[in-house]
Amino acid sequence: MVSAPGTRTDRRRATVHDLRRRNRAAVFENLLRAGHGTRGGLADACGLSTATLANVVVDLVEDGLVEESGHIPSDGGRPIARLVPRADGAYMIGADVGEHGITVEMFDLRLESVHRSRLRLKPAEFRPERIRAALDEAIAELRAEHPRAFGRLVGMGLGLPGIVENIGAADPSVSSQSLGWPPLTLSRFVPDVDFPILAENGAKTMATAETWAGPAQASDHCVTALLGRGVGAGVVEDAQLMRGATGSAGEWGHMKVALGGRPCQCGGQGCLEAYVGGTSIVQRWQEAGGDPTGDDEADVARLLDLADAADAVAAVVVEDTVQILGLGLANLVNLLNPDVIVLGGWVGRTIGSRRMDAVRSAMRSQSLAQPGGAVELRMSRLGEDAVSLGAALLPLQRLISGDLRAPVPSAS
Amino acid sequence: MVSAPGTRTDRRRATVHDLRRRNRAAVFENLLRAGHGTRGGLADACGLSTATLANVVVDLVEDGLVEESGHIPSDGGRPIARLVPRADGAYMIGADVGEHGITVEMFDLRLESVHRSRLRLKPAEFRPERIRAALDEAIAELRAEHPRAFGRLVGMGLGLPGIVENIGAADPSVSSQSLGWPPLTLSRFVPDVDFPILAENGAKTMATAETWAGPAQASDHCVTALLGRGVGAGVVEDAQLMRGATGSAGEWGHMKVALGGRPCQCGGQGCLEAYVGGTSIVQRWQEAGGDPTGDDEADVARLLDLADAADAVAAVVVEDTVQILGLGLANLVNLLNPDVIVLGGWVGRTIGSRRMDAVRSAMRSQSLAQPGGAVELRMSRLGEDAVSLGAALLPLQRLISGDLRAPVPSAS
DNA sequence: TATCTTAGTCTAAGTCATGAATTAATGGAT
DNA sequence: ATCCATTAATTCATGACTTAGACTAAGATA
Repeated sequence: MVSAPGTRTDRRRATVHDLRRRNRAAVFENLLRAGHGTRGGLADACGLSTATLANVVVDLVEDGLVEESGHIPSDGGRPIARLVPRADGAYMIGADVGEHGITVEMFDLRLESVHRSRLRLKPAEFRPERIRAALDEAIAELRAEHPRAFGRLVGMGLGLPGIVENIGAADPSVSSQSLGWPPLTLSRFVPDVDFPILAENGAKTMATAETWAGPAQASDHCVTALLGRGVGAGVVEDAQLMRGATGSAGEWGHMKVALGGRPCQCGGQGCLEAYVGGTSIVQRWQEAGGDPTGDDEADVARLLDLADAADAVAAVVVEDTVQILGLGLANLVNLLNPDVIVLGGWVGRTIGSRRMDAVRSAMRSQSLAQPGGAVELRMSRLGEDAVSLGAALLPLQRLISGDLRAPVPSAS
Repeated sequence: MVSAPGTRTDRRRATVHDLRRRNRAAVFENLLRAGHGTRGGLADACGLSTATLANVVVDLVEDGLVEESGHIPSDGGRPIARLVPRADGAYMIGADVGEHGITVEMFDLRLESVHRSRLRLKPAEFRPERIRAALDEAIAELRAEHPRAFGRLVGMGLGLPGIVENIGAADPSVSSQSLGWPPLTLSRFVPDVDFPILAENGAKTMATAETWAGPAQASDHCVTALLGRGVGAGVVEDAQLMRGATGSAGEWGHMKVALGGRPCQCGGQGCLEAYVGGTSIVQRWQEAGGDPTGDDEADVARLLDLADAADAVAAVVVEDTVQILGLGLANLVNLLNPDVIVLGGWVGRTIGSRRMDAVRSAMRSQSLAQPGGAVELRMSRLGEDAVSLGAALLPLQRLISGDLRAPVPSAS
């Protein structure tokens, strides 16, 4: 009923012009996700005739976004032209503003990383002005080193550690409880540049990345669990990223799993994050008699080392952690019924790389039989760059839908 | 990538013919949901020109689905024709196969109930053959009493107490842990009739009903909580019912909320249902020293009466119930970020009608500030017929999309 | 070289939505 | 009573799109 300017209208509105946009978008996205394709294959995948498909491909080639790359022999007939995204057809910048600091990365149209710059920041330094300065510097560096790519820059995406509201608006607002930010408009963070800047929650950009290039590639129903100091998730349902009414869907960390349990930073009790968040794990270890050093990341690794070495205290803490993480995952499995769950974030990677089977069976044993049998738990393969890749996909998705275009189409 | 025959393809495929189908569907759905409309209003709502809209309306009128109904005066101009769905344009049957028994109900195109028949069944009687016989009888009764409506019958929908898989297939399969059913194909349940029969989980049909005619009418992001002996939910995200990878999304009852908590029927521990399911509430009351009679429904009502009358034992049980229900709802709020939560089912209605404010504040206090502030908790107004109405919407949605048509278009 | 096979392009036909112009239907002013 | 202003709905010419099928291109095989 409400004709909001978001996805919903796009899905409904249907002028004869939108038809072409939709078809072009379907073909382009298909090709980008697969990395390559043929006219026949794409026609099948998109439900179009080869005639139409060839037509659309002409458009994409003219815009410098797609090119032919060799031929595939077909037994006894004209060889099939292989189509690929043109690497230098467009560039996107993705920034990961996260617990470790700020990573700014530029990707080409084949989703290869062209340039990466990392800046470590302490939690206290996470102030809007500081972030803007850091982004500004990283952009300047990029512009200096890759001037040609800048000519074909579609835009920049930000993965932020907070809730992004009004994502479609000109100046969306961002709030983060963990960093103590009140709702701030995006313009407070970002430098003044001549290309569009988009923003989304980091767990959500990561989830998008995993469905594009990670272990959830073929999945239309996946959940990406992001375990770090904080705990979050990105949910993809029916191939669509879930945002909820105000953009905060996926806030998994403060799901209550223990009646009257451990107090949480958020003020509540028994939150999942109060058990399996990086800081909480270390805290629980200390309470149990362990001796953490203060560097959470190193401590979690050491905790696992000790548990492997049969340290009784560490073993109990790790076992509890695995069980509770499994329980949290089982709650996602039962409620959301995904077919893939991807474990990411530094805590997720640390635990996952050493206790994957234990986590998996803890999850399965606490899930209902039907959804539990339908889900696979996988490690993120994208590692640290998942968030920034997903962020870069924000402008790319606009390029695909035709809302943004890469400037200056140059002849090949 | 995967071109499944479900929604996804529909969203992508775009021949010039589908354009009209899509527009027709948008107009028709808009009109059905609102109950009435005008050409101008519908054109705005659907993003179409008045020319196109008038064209589509001609189609719908010719098919006997829409008619003009009077005029709205416009100051100083030609009056605006009021459009309404033609009540006798099509009929749908919806069946609620639930805890109480079987309700079979026929609706006209204005979603008014034309006929209702109820059959109480004891849990032990819930066997496929018994259900088929009951449906068969109800259909025969309908056919005898409303022969004309049968001539315009679109189909029948079933709301079932279990998981429905392969919903798009010719013969989907149904499984129910609570009733002890292994996966059974739908054909085991349903009589052999000359109209299509569709099936869906009951909590999901109820959720659909609430977004069509209930307190979640304007909402694109709502959750319908169905509290009875069992506990379930139906989630609507971005105006789309969430089904998950295998159709079991929304299984809220077995979300673990208490580490090592009460044992649950499902074999797990600390499930929400083990605290706020109808049977569990009564059990907890008994354990606390109460004296239930054995009729769960009456017992829950009496428990609340006693709590109101300052019975100390009852008061504690009710307070716990409210807190844990609030916690369960808060978990939904944080993870799904809905703007409306609808409370339904007999436990939900009983508690909600007497402790709504308490439940609401328990929910809010355990939610994160941002999503907690964005959500409203409401009682279902549709009452017992929510599931059957939602079930009847299954064939209606196919009529809208053009996959099914009402037979024998009769002249007005 | 001729023929076969398959890929890709071109063309004529048909469908659709749209804006502009036209017709319809009313209230109010003369 | 007539005319005009106003708004709604329809008609029409136009342009955009997809498609089936004809046609051309490019290689393999004999």
